[in-house]
Amino acid sequence: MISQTAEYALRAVVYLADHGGDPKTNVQIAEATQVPTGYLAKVMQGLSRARVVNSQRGLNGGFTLKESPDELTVLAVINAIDPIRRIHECPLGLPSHGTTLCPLHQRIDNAAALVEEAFGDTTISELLDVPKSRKPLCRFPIAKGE
Amino acid sequence: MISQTAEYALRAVVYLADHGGDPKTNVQIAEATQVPTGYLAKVMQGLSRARVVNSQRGLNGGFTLKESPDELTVLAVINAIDPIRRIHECPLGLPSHGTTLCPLHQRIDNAAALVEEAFGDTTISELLDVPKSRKPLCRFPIAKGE
DNA sequence: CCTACAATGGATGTCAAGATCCTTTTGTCG
DNA sequence: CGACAAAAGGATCTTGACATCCATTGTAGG
Repeated sequence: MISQTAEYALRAVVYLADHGGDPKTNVQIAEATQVPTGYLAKVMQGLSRARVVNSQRGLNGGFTLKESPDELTVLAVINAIDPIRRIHECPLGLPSHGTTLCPLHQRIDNAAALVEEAFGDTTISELLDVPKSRKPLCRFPIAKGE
Repeated sequence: MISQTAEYALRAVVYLADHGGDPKTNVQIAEATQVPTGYLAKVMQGLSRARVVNSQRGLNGGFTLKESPDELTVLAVINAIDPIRRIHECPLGLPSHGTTLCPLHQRIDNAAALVEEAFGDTTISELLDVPKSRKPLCRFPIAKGE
């Protein structure tokens, strides 16, 4: 449905949203979200370039959200990393389907539109508005060593 | 949204549905659907194993649909090749999320469910019930050399 | 029974996503 | 300024999706 990389990005954003405004380092995020440290660095670079997060180098640096979790949608995060591909022209390159997709590709594109809509309607803060035990990434009630 | 391979499978099935009941060879399907011949052979094998199509070897052999296009859904074809992956347990393996997904993964799974539903509600014959110029795979009104 | 036809299956090649590691750059603080 | 912290960026590795090619097996028709 979404790529592994997009899922990683979402976890990171959710973590940032749920842990105050002060910068979190790549290592902190990686540990909390169970994402390979080295790979997360690349993902965070992507989020930074897409202006979803701020990055700050040096001591006490790290990543922070650029937007409020109320404003930031799941779709925005996904599109920053691995955009939902809509179908705008016939994949077979048939000229007669140039403007109007055939029913097959129209249905596929329609499914993409549904996904886009669902993710576009969900903000990051909505994901956190639940009892603690069901919060994303939360190890509660295990909570050993954190 | 769906894999390249699943798209190939759908094209092949649509072609079979739209061209009568007599067997079509791999080469015929490949040319009509613009799918690499060698690769389509693998895809058709998959459809055959999944019992979406019949296969017949030898002279005048080829592939036919096993079910009526009225009964066969887009989802059935996709699932035969590259199933829509639903999320049934927490991808982070968090024990506290074992049964109840966190909002993040619930939303992602919900998107998958939307897609499943949309494709499950569409039959192959619905895709063909349109004016000729908008039929899937159809080159009309160009129609040079076919 | 022989031959041409067509699917099957195996081996292999290519490429992008996912992942790792190391060096360089930028920033903070003492 | 000097030392350290942290992101940025480059090089490389692995794996699976996509793709090609060829040998084998099964089948109809002469």
